[in-house]
Amino acid sequence: MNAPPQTKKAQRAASTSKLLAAALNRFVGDGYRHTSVEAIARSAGLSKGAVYFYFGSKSALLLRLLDRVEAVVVDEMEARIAGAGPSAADMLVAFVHGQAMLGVERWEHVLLLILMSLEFRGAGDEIEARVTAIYARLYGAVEAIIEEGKAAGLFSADLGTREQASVVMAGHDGTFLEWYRRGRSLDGEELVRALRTATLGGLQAAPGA
Amino acid sequence: MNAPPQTKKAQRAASTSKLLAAALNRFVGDGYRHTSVEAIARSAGLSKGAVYFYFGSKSALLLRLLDRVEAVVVDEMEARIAGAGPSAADMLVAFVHGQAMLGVERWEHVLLLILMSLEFRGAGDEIEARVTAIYARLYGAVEAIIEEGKAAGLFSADLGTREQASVVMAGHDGTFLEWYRRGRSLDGEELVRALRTATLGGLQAAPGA
DNA sequence: ATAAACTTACTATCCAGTCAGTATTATTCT
DNA sequence: AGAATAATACTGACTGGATAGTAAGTTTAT
Repeated sequence: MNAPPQTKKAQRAASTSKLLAAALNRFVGDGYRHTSVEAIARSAGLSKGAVYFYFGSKSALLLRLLDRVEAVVVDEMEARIAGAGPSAADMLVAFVHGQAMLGVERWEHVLLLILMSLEFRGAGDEIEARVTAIYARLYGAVEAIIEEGKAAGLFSADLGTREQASVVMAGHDGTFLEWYRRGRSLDGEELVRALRTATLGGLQAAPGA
Repeated sequence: MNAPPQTKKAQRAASTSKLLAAALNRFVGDGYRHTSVEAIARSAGLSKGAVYFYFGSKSALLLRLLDRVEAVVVDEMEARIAGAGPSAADMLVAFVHGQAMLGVERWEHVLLLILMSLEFRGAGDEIEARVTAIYARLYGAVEAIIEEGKAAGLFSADLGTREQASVVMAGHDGTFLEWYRRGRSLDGEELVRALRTATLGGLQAAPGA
């Protein structure tokens, strides 16, 4: 099919990225435990030994993927929030809209994080710790926005910040999972609008409609 | 420890319910595929053969659990909605509040449904079909409420009913998953209030606060 | 000549499901 | 009532298939 790259260096880069892409694809498709190393290697046009040559173990391969996920999901989110307007509402809109669009555009990365958080819940291993650390950064950002919004009188202070943050995060993770569970058949843009409306203003029509 | 029941009939009932309880506990704790039949049997104080004697297969055991889940999650929901006030908003409140309280009180059943919907997504087997059928009933109820609310001018008609229903359902599933992911450390009652507020009115404080 | 980038065959482990056998309860026969 | 027979409720050892990881050998670039 495609001729292999000439240099060792280029081949290394090409093979690792093909393996990472195949692993991401398979992990989000079938889950971590239900995906065999052999299947990943074959998807990448290589053999099982190549995975162990480059990554050492199946779990190390997943950890490498989680590094990318953190960069895609968290780093970009913090940048978006930092670049958003001064009020907490602006920042929340930036967060909600940004995360939602990210879910539509880079859905494999977002889905991997969610699925692995469930698959490794309670595992007590390095992967669970890694996933937990990524979520902690996400929660930290959301809770900071909510606290600021409460201080400014924009958000209701009747409820705990942790609970509110959970509901905001849950709206995203849940909507995203539903979108995927239903075969990504729902209109992504419209789903983002519905989610933003729900998070910020609920389902009710504007008074006077 | 506990003396075995005298009659065969009583023993049968006791053993099946112990196995079902152990399986529910293990499936929500470790997932279906990662739970061995041996582990379920030992949790119930029996041996692996007992599972095959009573249920025939591991998947049949799960299907039996899903029957209970449908009864707990869907049947009770439809009853709650039928008993709620006449307006769509009343029905939506009944749904939101009822599902949330159900998640707090019978969380193992609710969690099993969500986890299995993810674990068997795309499996193309009987279990996936069963889970899909249960979700279809849930969605049918929510979409009916939203349609009625739109017809009455209560809910925004700018967005697709399917997308709105997805966001409502996602709010529940997602909040519930977050609650569990965080070790059920969040205040259940408060989480329910936060979710209801988000679903119906969003995070924003009442105008004039 | 040497090191990198693999492949293939092998090992060890886990686990769903089977099956032959055992102990206990229920039913039938005398 | 008591013995014989049958059915129920299991146990535990085994089989076969899947799969993570290993290691020795082969090809290709440096």
